[in-house]
Amino acid sequence: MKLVTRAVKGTHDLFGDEIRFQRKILRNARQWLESAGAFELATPVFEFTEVFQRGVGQTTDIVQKEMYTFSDRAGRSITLRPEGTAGVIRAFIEHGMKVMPQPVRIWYAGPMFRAERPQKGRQRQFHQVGYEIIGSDSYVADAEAILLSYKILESLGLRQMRLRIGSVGDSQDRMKYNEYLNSVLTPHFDDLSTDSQRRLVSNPLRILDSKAPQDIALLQELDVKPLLEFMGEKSRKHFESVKKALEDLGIAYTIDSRIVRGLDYYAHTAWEIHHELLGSQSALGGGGRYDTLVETLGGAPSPGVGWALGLERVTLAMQAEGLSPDAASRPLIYIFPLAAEFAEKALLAAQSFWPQVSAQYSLSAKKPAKGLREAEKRGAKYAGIIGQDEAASEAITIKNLHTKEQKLLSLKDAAALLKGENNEAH
RNA sequence: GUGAGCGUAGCUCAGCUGGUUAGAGCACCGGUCUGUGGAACCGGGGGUCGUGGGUUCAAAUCCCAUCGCUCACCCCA
Repeated sequence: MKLVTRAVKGTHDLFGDEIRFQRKILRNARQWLESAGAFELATPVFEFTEVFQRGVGQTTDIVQKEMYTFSDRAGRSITLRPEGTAGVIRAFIEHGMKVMPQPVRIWYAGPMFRAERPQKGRQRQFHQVGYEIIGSDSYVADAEAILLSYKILESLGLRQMRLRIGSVGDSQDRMKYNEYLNSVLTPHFDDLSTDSQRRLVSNPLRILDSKAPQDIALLQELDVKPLLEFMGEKSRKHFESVKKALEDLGIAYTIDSRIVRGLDYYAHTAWEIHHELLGSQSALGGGGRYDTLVETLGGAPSPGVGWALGLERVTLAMQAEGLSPDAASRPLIYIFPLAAEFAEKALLAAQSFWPQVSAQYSLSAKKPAKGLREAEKRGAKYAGIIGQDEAASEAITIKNLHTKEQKLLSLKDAAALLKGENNEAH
């Protein structure tokens, strides 16, 4: 296909079922999140690169190799957002949201960009809906965040999900743990995969997440203990409290001691929600607590917790479970002229029904049989016919396609009839 | 970024031991059928066979490259 008639690799156009799935997900998310007190925040899709370098973390895969970064005309480094939290926190600081009643609950939705190799459930431009609770370090906030993401997915009809939860402790815990990993793994440096050799220097925690057989074998052989066993009193208590809260709320989970987030800002609770019917890209969403992110970006310290759901992933999960998207909109009435000279009258009729009534009309002349067939095909309940008689008297013949009854009405009476019916499903 | 598989009409696919003008179903448009439909039948538009190069008298078919998609690695949404 020609270059100009092809979307860029890893991007695609959303329409039909696909966009109606996304619309349904967003509609449910919005209802749940706003009922819980969140307001919507739309941040720009690009930010100064530093927002992500500092916010997401210099050593992360996202920052090191997945960002779309370019210079603007003034030579400043700009990056297309690879995730939503850093921008939300930047806005939180910029607009002094710490003076709002705390904690502040924010939800957002929109496209994100990562230069990864595309595969099913992983695009270079993808879409997320996310939620942040900023200004509370309570374990209850963690539970609320998890609960809401779970409820949103459940309300869509999804059942085959698994919540995996873990804790990455606080910075002190991780420092101690990194020392431990270094002491245990350095003697076996040569046995690690090359990726993990690099990680041992930059970010030892990530070695636990490795799927390289040699790494898995080595970790097992050395009986490497999980971070959970190195957590201090405070971290352990927070984690236990979150788990207890989930049990009280009736949310099943499995503990994943290996969970390591790809974003540096996380502390304490971290989780992912996976779907059993998806392939290797099975995480519908993930989130965690970030207690130092606000100050890292230059604000007064404020703890937070948040998550994001991937709209494409959730769509795949819904399709895998046989769930439906929002219905395509159908006209209540389809109007057609019997001769080309009456097409303008058809528009006149349609606009007298808009916007309360969904009315489509034909721009070209249709014989009655043809017009009725088209009305039926479009899923209309009524057909509107405009011929010589109707055009002369500002009227329209309305035919109910189910009962086959029809009557000649003035446009005004027709509008009243249709608007009265509009609330009923057809 | 690494490895493997696959690219023919808007969609699903046939054609591939090279051989007239590249096909089917669905969809779309029109007709049979000029004031009353859902059927049936008939017809039409739409393709540089992903792209570029090579081999050959001849390439959708064989070879190479490239782009894209898919799956896995990786990473996570």
